[in-house]
Amino acid sequence: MTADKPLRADARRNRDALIATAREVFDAGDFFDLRFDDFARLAGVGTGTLYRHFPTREALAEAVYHGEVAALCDRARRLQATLPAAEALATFLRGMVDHIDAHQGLARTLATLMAAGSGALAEGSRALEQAVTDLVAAAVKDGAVRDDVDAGAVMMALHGIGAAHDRPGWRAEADGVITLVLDGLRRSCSGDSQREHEQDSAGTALRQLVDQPAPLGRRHPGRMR
Amino acid sequence: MTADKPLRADARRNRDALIATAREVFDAGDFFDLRFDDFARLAGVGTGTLYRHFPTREALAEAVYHGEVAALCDRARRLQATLPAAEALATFLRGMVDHIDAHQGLARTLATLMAAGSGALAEGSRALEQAVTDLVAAAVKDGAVRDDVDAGAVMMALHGIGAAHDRPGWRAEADGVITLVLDGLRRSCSGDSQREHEQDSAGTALRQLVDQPAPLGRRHPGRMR
DNA sequence: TTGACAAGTGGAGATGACCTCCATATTTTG
DNA sequence: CAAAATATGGAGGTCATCTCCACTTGTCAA
Repeated sequence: MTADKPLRADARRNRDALIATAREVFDAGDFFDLRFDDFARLAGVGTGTLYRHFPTREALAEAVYHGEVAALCDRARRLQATLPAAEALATFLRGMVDHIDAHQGLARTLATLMAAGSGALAEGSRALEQAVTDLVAAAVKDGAVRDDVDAGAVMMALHGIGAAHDRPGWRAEADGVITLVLDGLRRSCSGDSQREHEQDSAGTALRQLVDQPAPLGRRHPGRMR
Repeated sequence: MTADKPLRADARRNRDALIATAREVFDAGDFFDLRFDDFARLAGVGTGTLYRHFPTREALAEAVYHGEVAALCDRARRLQATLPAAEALATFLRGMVDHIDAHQGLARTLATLMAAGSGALAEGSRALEQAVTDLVAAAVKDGAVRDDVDAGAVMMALHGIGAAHDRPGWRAEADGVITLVLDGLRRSCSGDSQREHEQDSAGTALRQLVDQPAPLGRRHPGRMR
């Protein structure tokens, strides 16, 4: 998939500089407030170079996200190898809150891009999701955790934690979410468990608002505000 | 707070048209893809009028969101008046998933703006949050729900559900989150409950990444992508 | 009704961010 | 070293955003 092409020395250097700068801007939380041209200058490269390496903001975010995810997955694997399944899961989730707390800007940036429906990040998330799925699966196998709730639900909860980072009592609430999830996952206490749910099937279809059929190909060179 | 100023008839009509159009675009999920000028034309008003009524995209979103929240709060109150506390809470949360499901575009748009840190929406959310807080508080009073987790945690989980609407198995996972939250909230089965959390001072992955404090003057008349 | 003032309108145009293009520079290869 | 391959960067075109003001529309007292 990631067909590594031998990048020229100079190119590699510039690329790395861009990613490094991106990481800084991410963590500072200014990712969306910074003009892209200025971003290039900040990294010490020309505009053209920036656009050649990363044609879009998302592409740049993806590159940063990739490293981030790799570290987290490593951590998950280490935990899974050294702790009982249920404990590994709990420790990982608690640690996620710590991590997000320590990288607020990055979390918010990623959450924004995710919510906006960026496909590029979805691929990056897959690895993280797999790690969580593995942790949950192991705990299920141990019998410590129910098997009728998908691991994706845990991902969703994490997503909510990362997205709501500007709430006043964030830390306490984030810990609360993890507590609820962990307690909710415990096998023993399932009362009515999952309720069967018939689809409302509410007709969405409020399409066809604009006369012109979306001048495709063209993007949106500017954004309001 | 909302000092109602007597709006002229014409102005009110235009304003309503704008909000109505906004709601349609929201639900279609095209809110960010539509040029603002075109949006004005779509609503049948001039650009100036649009900007006078809603100086920013967020302001427009806020107006739509307001009506949405009002309806949801009404629902919460009705449930609370007719059902036992615990059941009211459960029904409301399940219903929220239905609602989000039926208004995907709106949910995604709001989630995007929220994650981006829009302050305008935060105010609108307050009402919704109050409703959830009330539902939880009533359930706690009944003894059906634990009292050591803040209602804000439930809001966070809901936020995660709304923000992740493009996931393949969204519906099942959303229901899963609610199930976990509800089961996690049950008083009976608290094992170790909330774990005291001492900060991992060993400094695992807390790198200091930012050397310089963002030297550039910011400003965002346009946006990339 | 009518006149006069207040309130609101809308769209032309300035602004400036995004992105492309290509003459030039750098690295690699033969 | 020469030539080919690869990469650079920044000047400038394009187009969405937002302002501004001459004009229209609504309101109200007489």
